[in-house]
Amino acid sequence: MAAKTSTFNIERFFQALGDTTRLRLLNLMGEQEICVCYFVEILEQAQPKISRHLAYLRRAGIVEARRDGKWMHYRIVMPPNIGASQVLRQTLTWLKEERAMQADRARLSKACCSPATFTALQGAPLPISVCCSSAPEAK
Amino acid sequence: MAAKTSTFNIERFFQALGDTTRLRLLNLMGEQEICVCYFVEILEQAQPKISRHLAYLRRAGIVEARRDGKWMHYRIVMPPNIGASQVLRQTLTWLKEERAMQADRARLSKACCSPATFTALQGAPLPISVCCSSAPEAK
DNA sequence: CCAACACATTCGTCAAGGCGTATAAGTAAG
DNA sequence: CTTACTTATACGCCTTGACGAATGTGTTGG
Repeated sequence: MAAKTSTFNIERFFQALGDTTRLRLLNLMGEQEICVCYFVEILEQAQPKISRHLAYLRRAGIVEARRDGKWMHYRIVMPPNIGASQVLRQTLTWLKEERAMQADRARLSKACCSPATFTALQGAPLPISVCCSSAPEAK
Repeated sequence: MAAKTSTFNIERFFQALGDTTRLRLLNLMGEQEICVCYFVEILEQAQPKISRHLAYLRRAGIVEARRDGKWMHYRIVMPPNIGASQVLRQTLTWLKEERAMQADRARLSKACCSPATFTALQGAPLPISVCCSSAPEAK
């Protein structure tokens, strides 16, 4: 009875990956936890649109959310299914190779380093564990 | 200019994987070329349904077809995009671990070994390079 | 308690796609 | 050329989901 891989919804898993906006979100999350306001700024998409896609990813069991005061932080969680987690990891590696995805990540780094350029991000909590310098464990 | 990974439609790729029937088809193909009539028998689904899903996979660039008289054979082709081909390979490996997919493959083997049990497959061309014995290169 | 802020959800609209049924298209045989 | 056979496509119906716009919910600060 090791590895209960039966109940996992494979269909839903791949459907969750079948949208560019969601792939961009996953690419930005990578191995860190990011605040919603960053997604809105970096992807330059309407906030409800971002929220809906994050909700979709959450229903598919690919991301989880954590509330921090007014802010919500999202992070990738590896699915309980072994095969799914491997495919997801491979997909994230793939995304890092894609031009457009690299551009998104570059914009994110820039936003973290010099938030002055992104007026909407004043006072917003930094992503955790990426970014140039600041505090690595500023909790 | 090595590896033109830009033009590949990632969205479409994952959408193609986001359907159980298509995953079952891919699982049955594995590394061999299979006739449509086998899909219909093994999956016990209506023939137009099978054809539509195969057409979808073809549009996504995941499978290719070859005509052989009255019969059409389908096989998996690795996408030109490196990342996509790796994810696809990983996915196929994953499917082999799944119960339901194993059952499909078992049914396929059975149909190849004793076609008498599948009356609809009398005279149908065997898959190429799988199956118990018969002729490995019966071209 | 109220206003401001960050985010989530709802609503109406529209396009994509899944299904069964019927029909068309391609091929081999008589 | 007609028929039978295998596969593909067209049609109508229905569900899912993507979007913008508006509204709701949860939290902080006054």
